[in-house]
Amino acid sequence: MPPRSPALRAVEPDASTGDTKARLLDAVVRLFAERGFHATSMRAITQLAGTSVSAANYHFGSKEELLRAALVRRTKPLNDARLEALAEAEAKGGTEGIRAIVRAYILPLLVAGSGIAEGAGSRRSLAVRLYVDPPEIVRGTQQEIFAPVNKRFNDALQRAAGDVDPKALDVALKLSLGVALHSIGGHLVWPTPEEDPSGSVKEKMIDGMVAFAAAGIIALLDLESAGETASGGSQK
Amino acid sequence: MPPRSPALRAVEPDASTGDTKARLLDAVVRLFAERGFHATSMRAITQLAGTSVSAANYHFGSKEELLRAALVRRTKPLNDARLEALAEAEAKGGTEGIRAIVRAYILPLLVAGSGIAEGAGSRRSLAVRLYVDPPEIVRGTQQEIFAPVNKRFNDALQRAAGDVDPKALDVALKLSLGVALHSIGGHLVWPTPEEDPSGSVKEKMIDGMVAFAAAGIIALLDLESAGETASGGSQK
DNA sequence: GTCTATATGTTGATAGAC
DNA sequence: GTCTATCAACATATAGAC
Repeated sequence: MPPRSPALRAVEPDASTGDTKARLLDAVVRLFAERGFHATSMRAITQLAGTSVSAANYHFGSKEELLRAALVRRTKPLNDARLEALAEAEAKGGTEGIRAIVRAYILPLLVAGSGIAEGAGSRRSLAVRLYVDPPEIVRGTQQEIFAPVNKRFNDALQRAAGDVDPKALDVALKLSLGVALHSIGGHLVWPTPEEDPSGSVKEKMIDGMVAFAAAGIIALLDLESAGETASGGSQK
Repeated sequence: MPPRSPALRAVEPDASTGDTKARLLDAVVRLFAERGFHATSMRAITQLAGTSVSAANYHFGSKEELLRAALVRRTKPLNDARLEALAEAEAKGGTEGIRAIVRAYILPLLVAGSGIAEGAGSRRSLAVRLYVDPPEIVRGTQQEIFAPVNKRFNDALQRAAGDVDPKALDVALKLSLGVALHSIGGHLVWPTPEEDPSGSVKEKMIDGMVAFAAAGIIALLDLESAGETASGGSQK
């Protein structure tokens, strides 16, 4: 079983027109994640992909569309992983269920594709860029990609938490996202694979983050249902 | 007592060479906060400030130095407010003390200068840019500006939390910063002054965020001291 | 101190050969 | 499909008049 032979590249199902498109998308992901939209030029992208600017424009039409294509391609597996983990988490109930849901929400960000799994500390995640870069198309794409998933998680939390103010719950979920994004944005020092061969340190950090976010959600919701008397949080 | 007459501008103590420098710094803050470094051109800045590119370069030398000057000017009052609030918070002890410290750390970000106080939802905070923009000078400046303050808060938390793993505490503080940054990065819907004239809704959101972050810190530290046996967390 | 004019390089996108 | 050559517009920074 050869680990990766050159021939394996031909198996890639993505290349509908050759693999130039795929190489471009890979290059875009890398550079956008590292530098952001405006700091990444078409020349840099196409040079990294081993092709020309005009080829990129032939395939994607514009720089913004190229980014867009990369984003949807890249976030699909992320959201799939989240939803899959959510299905398991929903079996449990109570605060343990909340913790499991939060874990399902956060963990794929950290390990699947765009997180710490693929590079040392300084490389930023594409997911972070999605929430940070200014161009309008990024905002729209972000909504298109994440809104349905966020709604699913909101509903799941609503069920697990009992009868709480939906607005407070929405805020709580967003704050827990902030925890995850900041931690993959290059501000936390993650151990290198050499320092942490078993991955136990990394695992523990992730456990800590999940505990942090879950406790935050629970505290925020409790505070809401304790302080609020008129808007529907205290009729348990 | 006239609220703000044009003559009041002359009182501004900043203008050492006229007020062109001050106007430039204001313009820089606005545009950098909204668009980030690479998306903000010297032309846009100087146009907004009502002066020329060469005047800006005369005063600051380069675009990066202009940003740098704006950052230090703008974060000084922020950090002063944080440290002042910290002094009060340190009087208290226990988990209530932790909550007060977190509040001192987060709240000035939300109200003083660079947060929600000065614009509607879509405008990003300069503080967010500091943690998000790629140029190397921003990273260095960020360290220079925030490292001492962070150390002070780390120490305070260390005292308030008892004997916990310093590394875990550092992570916990960073995660709570992530909560605050994400919430002022344009992803939370803050009420407009018209919708919320008394400010009570905003206040409640801030209370929720502080509760979220404090609970997160406490949970993360408890988890560490419960699961760890060898590295110095469990010898109480 | 502030301006106009300019130097020098880079950007995103396109035209047209192959 | 992919390239080279080119476009107009933009970038940062500087020179020199006032």
